[in-house]
Amino acid sequence: MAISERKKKILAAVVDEYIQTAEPVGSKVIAQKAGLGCSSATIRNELAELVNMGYLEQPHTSAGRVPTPMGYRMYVNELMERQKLSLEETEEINRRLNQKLQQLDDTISDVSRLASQLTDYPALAITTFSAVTIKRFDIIYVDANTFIIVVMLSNNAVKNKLVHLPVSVDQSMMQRLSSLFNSGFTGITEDQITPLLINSTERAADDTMGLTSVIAAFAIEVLSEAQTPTSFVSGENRLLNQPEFRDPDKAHKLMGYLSGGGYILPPGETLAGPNEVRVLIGPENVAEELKDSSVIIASYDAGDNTRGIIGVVGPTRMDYSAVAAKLSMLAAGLSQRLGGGEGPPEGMHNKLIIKGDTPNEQR
Amino acid sequence: MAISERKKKILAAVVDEYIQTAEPVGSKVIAQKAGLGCSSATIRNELAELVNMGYLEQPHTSAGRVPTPMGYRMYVNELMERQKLSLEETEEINRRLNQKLQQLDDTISDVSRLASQLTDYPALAITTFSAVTIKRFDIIYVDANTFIIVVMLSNNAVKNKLVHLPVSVDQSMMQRLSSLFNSGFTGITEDQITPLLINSTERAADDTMGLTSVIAAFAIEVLSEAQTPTSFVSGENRLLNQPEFRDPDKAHKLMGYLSGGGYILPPGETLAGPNEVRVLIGPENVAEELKDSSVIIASYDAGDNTRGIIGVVGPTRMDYSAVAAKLSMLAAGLSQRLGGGEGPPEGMHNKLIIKGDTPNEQR
DNA sequence: GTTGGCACTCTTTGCTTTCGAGTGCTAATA
DNA sequence: TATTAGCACTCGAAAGCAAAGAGTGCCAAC
Repeated sequence: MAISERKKKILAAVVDEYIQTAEPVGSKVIAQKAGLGCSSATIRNELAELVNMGYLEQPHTSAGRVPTPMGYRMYVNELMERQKLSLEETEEINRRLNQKLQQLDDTISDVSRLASQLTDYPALAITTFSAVTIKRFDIIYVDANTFIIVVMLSNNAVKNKLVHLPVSVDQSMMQRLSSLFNSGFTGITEDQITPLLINSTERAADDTMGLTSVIAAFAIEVLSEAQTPTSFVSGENRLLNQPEFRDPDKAHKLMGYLSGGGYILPPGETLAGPNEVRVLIGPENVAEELKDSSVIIASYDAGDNTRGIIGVVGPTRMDYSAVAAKLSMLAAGLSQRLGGGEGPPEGMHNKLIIKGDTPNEQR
Repeated sequence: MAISERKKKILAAVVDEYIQTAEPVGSKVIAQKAGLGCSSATIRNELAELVNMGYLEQPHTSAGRVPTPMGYRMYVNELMERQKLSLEETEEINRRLNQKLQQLDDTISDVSRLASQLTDYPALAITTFSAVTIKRFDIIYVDANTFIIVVMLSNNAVKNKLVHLPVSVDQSMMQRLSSLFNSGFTGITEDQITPLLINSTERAADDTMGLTSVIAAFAIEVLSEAQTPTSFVSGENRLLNQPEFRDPDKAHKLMGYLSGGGYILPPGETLAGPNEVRVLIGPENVAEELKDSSVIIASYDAGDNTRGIIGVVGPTRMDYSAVAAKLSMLAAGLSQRLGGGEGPPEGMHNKLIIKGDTPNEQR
């Protein structure tokens, strides 16, 4: 059954109102606010049909209407106004992005904190890398018992480690090791660092003290760490702002899931591209703990196989429009600054694409 | 008025019981559990006196007794059993400390997470440094437009930064700068890096491209960052485990305070030394938000002016004994591993010192 | 100093009543 | 045929009330 124009307007009005008040909305309020010149009785008839169609539901017989996940989905896909950020908001985001953005690593926690502050919902940031290799290997000789390993990765992150030795090593050995590692261990992935490779390097360096394996272990550690998706959640406490989480058990369950690093995206799936915002409403989420929450995700591209996701979690009654706009802006800003070079984020909110989940996807 | 032995036993029993059940405890329960052979009527008389003395209070006339902050203080100072950790717990802590401890920096978040997991309360970790200087300065030439600055600090932390330049620089210039910085910028504190020093270095290096100031800026940034106390809170959500925080508003307020990085210790005060655990009960806390919570803090010494604090926040009805033992263990383990070298943590729990706050200290 | 006994207090719990918002339905109207 | 006014009905939330129970305080006896 097709949905009439008027029904759409009414549905939009219900969702808008409910997002604000968190109370079931009645026919009277809509008759006043929605501005279509008809009485509450007419609205009641329409509402009844919207319930039949599955877009709305009633908590109990004599209460107002509340959107179903399907109702929200319709709202997000077709009904809601694509919100444009005010100039101040745009500037605020840019200003804060500029403040602290050197290397991605330092940033992930900042990004999630920022997202949470901007939206006033709990937020999380995830980075994924693939096929990271070592670009450069340096060993800095500090004194006979101490040296610093500095490794530059293909994604331009630089890692270092200070090593103290119980024995003394002379400087020439260090140099030998440095150049051997620079030739043998660069441009390869983690699983290409075999015991065989380590052994031959050890022999070539004439290393009888096991230095080679220490350094190789660091190389492996750095690579594997760089490839492990890291995620960071902040602002869990903002969940308690929402009336639907006034029940401590509910809040606790979700917060536990979030800070335990539970996954958000259907495993294996990625976002299509930057500048796309994805909305997962209630039961569309795969994780049981998220079944009556909504998640809004945007992704950014930091170049060189490095992808990141920023997301926000809240009740299904979320301010989809505002949050989507902000996240999109933020993601675009990150893409731009972290080397993806996706064009200036100013125009962003005009081409905001919001993509829904295909409902009932199997996990 | 001196407090009799029997009163002490009764008080201890009340606190113990209340810590477990979170319910006001009545005379009957104590008569049974405390094991002093007298009837509930006798207990009642004693309880009435303990209320008069200020150690206990009644929520209302016909309810059991609940400890006052003063009662908890007495309990913590004199009454409670110094809990020894089981062998498994000791091993668990050591195991997890060994897992991931390279540099302090990576660790602070891990430490707080660990503390939270061990105690099942929200935990925070703070590090403070003082008078950090640069020990060593290296510049690694990557290509004509790229170099890596590596700085080793007096507290043995190593920091690096990747710099991309719009112009080309030859390798000899880099070497010149590296040795100039190594002689001029080491061993001095942040405020000794003056424009004068930067200027003279710039001239000495024959640097017309402003490289000197880029590098100097990094030096300043690193030093100031290393000296800024950093703190990290985890497990806020565990607050919701506690029945006293079932009121979402209360929980929200405290969680907001914690994740906002609110201060815990009276400003300016430090802990006397490692191996000391400090307990701040309810109103003994300076921050308004903590006035009806308790905080347990232990400090560790990472050598070279680097101090750290790990703390746990909970309701005044906290398991002081267990938490104190665990934190003490954890702090000792950290001290030992991070270079303070305070002796093996095995014996730790025997010499556990718990120090109270001097009540009514002015801020 | 200790104890059993008992009246008293005050919360908790469950039940009933009342109130009101919002509905669904019907009959009248444009 | 679509809209509207009117009205009875439903059901939850709030308020009021009585009974139950836990625990106390006090007194008189030991």
